[in-house]
Amino acid sequence: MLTLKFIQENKGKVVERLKKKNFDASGIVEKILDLNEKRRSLLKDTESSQAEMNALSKEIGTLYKSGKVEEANKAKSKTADLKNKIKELNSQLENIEKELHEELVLLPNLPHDSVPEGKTAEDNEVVRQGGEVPTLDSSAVPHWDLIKKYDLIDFDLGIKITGAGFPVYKGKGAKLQRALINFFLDEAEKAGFKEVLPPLVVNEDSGFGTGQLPDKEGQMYHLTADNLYLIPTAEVPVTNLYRNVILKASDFPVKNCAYSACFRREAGSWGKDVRGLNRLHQFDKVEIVQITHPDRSYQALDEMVAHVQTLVEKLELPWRIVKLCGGDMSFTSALTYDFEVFSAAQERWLEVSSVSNFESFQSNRLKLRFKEDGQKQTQLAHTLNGSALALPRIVAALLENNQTPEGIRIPKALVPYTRFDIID
RNA sequence: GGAGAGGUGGGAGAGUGGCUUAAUCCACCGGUUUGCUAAACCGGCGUACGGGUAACUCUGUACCGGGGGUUCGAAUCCCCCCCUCUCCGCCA
Repeated sequence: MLTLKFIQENKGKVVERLKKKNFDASGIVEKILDLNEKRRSLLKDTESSQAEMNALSKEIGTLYKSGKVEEANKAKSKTADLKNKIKELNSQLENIEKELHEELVLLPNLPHDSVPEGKTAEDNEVVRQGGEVPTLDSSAVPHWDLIKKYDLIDFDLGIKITGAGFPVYKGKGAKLQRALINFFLDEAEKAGFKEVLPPLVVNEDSGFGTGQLPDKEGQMYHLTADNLYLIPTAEVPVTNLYRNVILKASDFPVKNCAYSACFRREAGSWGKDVRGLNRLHQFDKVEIVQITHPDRSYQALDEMVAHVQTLVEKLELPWRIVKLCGGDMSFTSALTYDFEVFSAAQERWLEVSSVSNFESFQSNRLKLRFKEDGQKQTQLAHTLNGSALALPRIVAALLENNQTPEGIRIPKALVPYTRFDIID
């Protein structure tokens, strides 16, 4: 959520920059500014009436105390009209504020200056790539065949006990999950991210804080009996740890990592793109979250991207980093880098990580603020997060790229975690 | 699930209708004192949204878990909801 103050001071800039996200903000911005004018004038009236009432009440109190009952009663009679006026003004103010808030949450975050123009993923900009695409044996097959061949993951069993998109990992398939989770957590810790293990279920306030609610309600599993939501990513509980918090500048940077299962309804997708591990309702992911001083958030973003790069390099996967174009970016992000790894048997790039700077967009919803040392005034902090990494597509790429007639090779960096070097 | 207690500033904790501008203590910040530290003493101490100003100062309103009500006036009284704790039951 953009702040009112920012919109007021940067009206033209907001409209201009949001064009990059293919969002026409002109109408909403006008409406917001107009509503705010109304709000301010109403607020002024309300508050002065309230002040008058407070003074009157105090006077009545004093009169009663000194036994001047008649005068007190006289003063009392004056309060009735004022009281009604305040009630009326208050309800108008409440309506305006509600309307204003409804408009404010419709505005996406402004894309950073460096965000490329574009409408779809086609227009994303490849910024770096590395690793080598392996030349596979002619008998090479996609991962959904490999997991059957080696009995690593059972989709049918998942369908039986839950439904499509809830795989059951078995044997070395299950161990590979554990190995990857531990590998990612250890690496994150080495990079200075403190581990937390959050709840997998969050309340409505948390959903709002990171921007899943109200707009993406349909993408989360909702536990209606308790009005709680299954988390779509650890970003939600971890970032919300800092909801309604005022940090000191000296607390920066706050760096957390967390493993969690993630649950996504992903309604309405079928076909080849979602086959096998390409898209699931439940999957595992290690997330990194950072809270920084506004001056340092882009530096922090670069560091996080660099961290993710070391992961795909250690896994010896062919990778590339793309900077998302305006049209492909999320509602809340100011700048996003996606990591993709090449899946040799499917012959396509798979998105395995998304690293974003949200600047103060989430902080404003979260009321996550900080104070400079010795300053009274609070400012919004910047929040960032990234996957480091999401498992399923990494597993898909590992299986496909490392398949040999003898079995599937495990990359060296992972062997201490799996304690086997081949799946056969 | 049953029974009970409770929710007040960063923390502890007083406050049962108007000197509450929320006491007091602790923590924290500044000052005095001091060779340094500590102690002592003095002062300060939250958030949000407005008004005013060149700026600092100044000033208004709201906020005692949330919402509603009673009243000239509510942290305090009434209603609804949420949450926490304790004991019991069930249970990994």
